[in-house]
Amino acid sequence: MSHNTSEINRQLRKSGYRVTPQRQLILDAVCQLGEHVTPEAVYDHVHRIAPTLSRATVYRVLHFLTEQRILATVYMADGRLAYEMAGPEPHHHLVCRTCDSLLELPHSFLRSFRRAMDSQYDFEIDVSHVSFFGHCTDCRDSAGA
Amino acid sequence: MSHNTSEINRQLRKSGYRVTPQRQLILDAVCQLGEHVTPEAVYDHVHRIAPTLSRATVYRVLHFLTEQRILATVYMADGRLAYEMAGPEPHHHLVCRTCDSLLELPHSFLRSFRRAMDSQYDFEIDVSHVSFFGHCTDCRDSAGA
DNA sequence: CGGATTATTGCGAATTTTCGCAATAAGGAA
DNA sequence: TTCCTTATTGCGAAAATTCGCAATAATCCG
Repeated sequence: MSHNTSEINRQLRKSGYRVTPQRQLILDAVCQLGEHVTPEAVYDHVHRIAPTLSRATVYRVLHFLTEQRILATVYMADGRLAYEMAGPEPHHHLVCRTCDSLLELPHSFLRSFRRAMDSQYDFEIDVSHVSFFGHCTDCRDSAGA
Repeated sequence: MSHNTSEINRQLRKSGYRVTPQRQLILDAVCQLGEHVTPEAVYDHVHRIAPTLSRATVYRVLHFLTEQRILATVYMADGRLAYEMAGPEPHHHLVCRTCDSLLELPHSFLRSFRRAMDSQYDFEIDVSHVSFFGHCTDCRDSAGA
């Protein structure tokens, strides 16, 4: 997944935020590192390039970019947060509590469900990302339980 | 929400686990404290009664009781974990990202959705608790955005 | 380009959560 | 009841995450 830097930068400036080298580095890092990127992985990555970039900044920027809908959060099976690029078409995860695997769930699958919740409960689910926890085929069969 | 102590104790012993005063205290605390109880709140509560009971134990027992399906986890809007009793009929939460409010979603609402996911993706969602993040009526109207 | 405004960073300290390991005590069996 | 086994706890240290505040530097404006 790559990202359109100048488009994002424009969007940020328009909202009164600033484009800093730290933010760009961190965004690039998430971009390169792929699907479910932990704050620590981001820190390791950017710290090589910019040794003074602090952990606090990594956490803050990750939050910030999520608020701006540039990144999306993913809950891992252990309850920790990870991040990834928020694509234009959102996708969702099925997180296996046993083996920690992530399955992708297309957004289309959620659509009718979301609409029903909206009309019945007047609550608008955040489409950017939803995680469901449970057990995948393999773990369901083997572990028994 | 109250709990049937002797029933729970029997279940734990049958599985080879032990019933300790710490576990009972912590379970009672969650029970009394209500709907979305944070580890720190539990610690404050039990620490008055048992001053040597450590934070580590609180966290461990909370995890443990969740694995045993005696408690269920709830994700708060800020991403932190909270806990509550896992009733026989599970219920779910709509978490507003703006005002942090929790709405209850009855399990029945999830049933068909769950069945569809099971048959199409061979993935069994954990029924004990699901959280959806988004925006409630009030915040949707006011905050605009 | 130069200066003013103020969003953002870096640092170190505070919190929150986890870990490792020796000491303790639950539960089962004799 | 007493002993054994080993699940669990408590402690202190390590990670992980957040906070406060002074120093820095992006952006805007002239």
